[in-house]
Amino acid sequence: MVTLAEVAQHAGVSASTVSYVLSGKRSISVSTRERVELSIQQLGYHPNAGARALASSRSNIIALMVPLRTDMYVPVMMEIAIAVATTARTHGYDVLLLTGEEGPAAVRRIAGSSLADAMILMDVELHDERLPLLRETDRAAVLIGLPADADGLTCVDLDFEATGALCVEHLAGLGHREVAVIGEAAAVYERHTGFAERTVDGIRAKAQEAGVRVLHRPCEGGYPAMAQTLSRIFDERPGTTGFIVQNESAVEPLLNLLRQQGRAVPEDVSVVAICPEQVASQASVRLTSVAIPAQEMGRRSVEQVVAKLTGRGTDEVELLAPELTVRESTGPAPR
Amino acid sequence: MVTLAEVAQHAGVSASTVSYVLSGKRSISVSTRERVELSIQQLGYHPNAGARALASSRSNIIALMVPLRTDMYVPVMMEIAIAVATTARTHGYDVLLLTGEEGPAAVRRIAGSSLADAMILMDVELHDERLPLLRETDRAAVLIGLPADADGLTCVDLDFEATGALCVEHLAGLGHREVAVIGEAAAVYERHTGFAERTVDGIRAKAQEAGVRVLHRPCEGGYPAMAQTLSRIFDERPGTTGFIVQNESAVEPLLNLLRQQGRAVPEDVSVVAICPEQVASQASVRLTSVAIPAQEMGRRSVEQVVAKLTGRGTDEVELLAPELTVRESTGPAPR
DNA sequence: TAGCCCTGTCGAAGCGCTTCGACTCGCTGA
DNA sequence: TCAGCGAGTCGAAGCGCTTCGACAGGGCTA
Repeated sequence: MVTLAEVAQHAGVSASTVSYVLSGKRSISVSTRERVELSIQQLGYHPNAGARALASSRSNIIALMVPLRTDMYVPVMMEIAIAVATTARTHGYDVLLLTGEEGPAAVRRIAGSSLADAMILMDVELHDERLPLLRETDRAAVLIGLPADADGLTCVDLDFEATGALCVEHLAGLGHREVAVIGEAAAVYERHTGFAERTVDGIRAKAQEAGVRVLHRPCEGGYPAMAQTLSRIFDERPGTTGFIVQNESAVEPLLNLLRQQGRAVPEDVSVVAICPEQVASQASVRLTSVAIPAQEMGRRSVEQVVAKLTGRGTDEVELLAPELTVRESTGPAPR
Repeated sequence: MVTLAEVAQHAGVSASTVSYVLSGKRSISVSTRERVELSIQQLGYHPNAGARALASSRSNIIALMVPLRTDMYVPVMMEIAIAVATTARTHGYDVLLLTGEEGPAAVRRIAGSSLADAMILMDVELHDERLPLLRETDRAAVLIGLPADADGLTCVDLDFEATGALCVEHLAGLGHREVAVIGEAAAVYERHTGFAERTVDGIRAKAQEAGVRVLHRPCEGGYPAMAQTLSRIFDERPGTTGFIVQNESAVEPLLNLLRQQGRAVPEDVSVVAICPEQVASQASVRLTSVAIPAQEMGRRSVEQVVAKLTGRGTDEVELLAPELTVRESTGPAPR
């Protein structure tokens, strides 16, 4: 491995000069800079990450805690993770992938060992165990998601309350008066995952305002679960004409089951989905939907974290405004 | 931050003794060990990762290069990534997430900076640009996937040739003589991604042996693409009674379209899928399938890499044997 | 022309850890 | 009885980098 000292010798300057060329923290004459850069090129020098971290006490690594549960909402998670990784690179950071398995201990470990300069947490619960630790530590952190108490924390998320409201507004505007909400798996609500509960809150609030009756049912993905959930819904509320679905893996089963039951979309029932753009546009009926801006969330969270690390950051909650795209799964309520 | 020296002082021993307690590389008396461990506890000591990496020239980090393309078989990737991360932790390693964006340069950067002790590469192409660099470097590496020339490399993958063969064997055994293969998106073949091509090879070889006619068509996921692909297939081969699908996002569209055309599964046509277990069992028809053992692949790749790092490793190709699970989407060919 | 500041460079002191002798015991075996 | 050994501990020398203070020289201002 080539070292700084070797580069310095090759270029005929001192080690500190090479360091300053690299960091730009002191002015260097053009001729010296060029000579050093040439030596770096020729020798194929790469600064040693460990030494750099030790000397500067900054590792240029951002830790990303993803949920362990592979059952849940996986494509969105992956999209966020990749957006985080690529955005981080453009700011000179690498990303350390932590799974939820370690739990809150991971926060302690990473902060204690100075392995990462900052952390981004996904899958935030309303009363997340990791938050107290996060507040204690001096490490920069950003949540993707919104806990019950966001005080002193920086959060990035889709505005799920507004999302829920938007869906209801759209259906109400089309004359629907009985709406069913197909939610995430029950476990998601049991963990009090922020986004799921907030969506339902937004739906209920707007429904009350608009005079719409709402029935909310959690649902595991897949056919069997969806079939059961659907038949219960129609038992309880035969007059249901609108659906809001917030579970990717329930979307296609729902559409198929409605079809099998002879209910036409959107003539008999309307469906609004809260899901990634791709799912909505590639479903068997092109879905009216509110997109989950996974990439944007990943990108913004990194930008927030980098701002904090460079001292420009503030603690604030950034909620991305939802956008509803009308496609072919919603129409006027039947008479 | 608490340092080794502080722990040493607190416990009344020298720094090196604390270090040996931590690493276990020299024998330590029970009483000293306990005293040191107590101090570590009380002070909440965590070794500084950078200092450790610098002194020992091992970072205890494994780099994982995932493909950038978010469009492509994403859930499998995520599952592998999570399996890699959790398995790595059980061996004392953390995982650095690299996207394909940087390309081969990432290999150079990581190796040069000693940021990671080893690398795991996903989404391997038959003639992958990263391989020459990998062979040059002394870093341990494992591929998830199989390039054309695996000489001197360690690879872990599902045996996709055997997978293809297994699918054909199953259909042939049921009397099917005209089989269509719905493949991955054309771009996947253009990049000469190992697994996609190997599957087709395996299919063709076994088909020839079994006297089965095969028509292979790449297919983007989603309804529009699948509809077009399907109509072309029946135009060209009206007698097609068997399908092999290797594209998660084509599965559900295919089933729906067949249904719409009045072709019953499995009475009129049989469908075998190559996809994650979950997709197969939750589809609208429970699918006969060969599972993609994502977790297993992630786990094995880490174990291989750890073996290499501890000197027990060998260069070898480990192909996981495919298993076909018969469910409700395949049956005897119609007369 | 003296004094000052600015630019560009260097030397040296760490950062916190690992690891290699080296040293001290108390034992064992000849 | 004493060399020799293993167990247990310590001190010191780095690992490769960043960064601080110092300093030389040139161009200003006064």
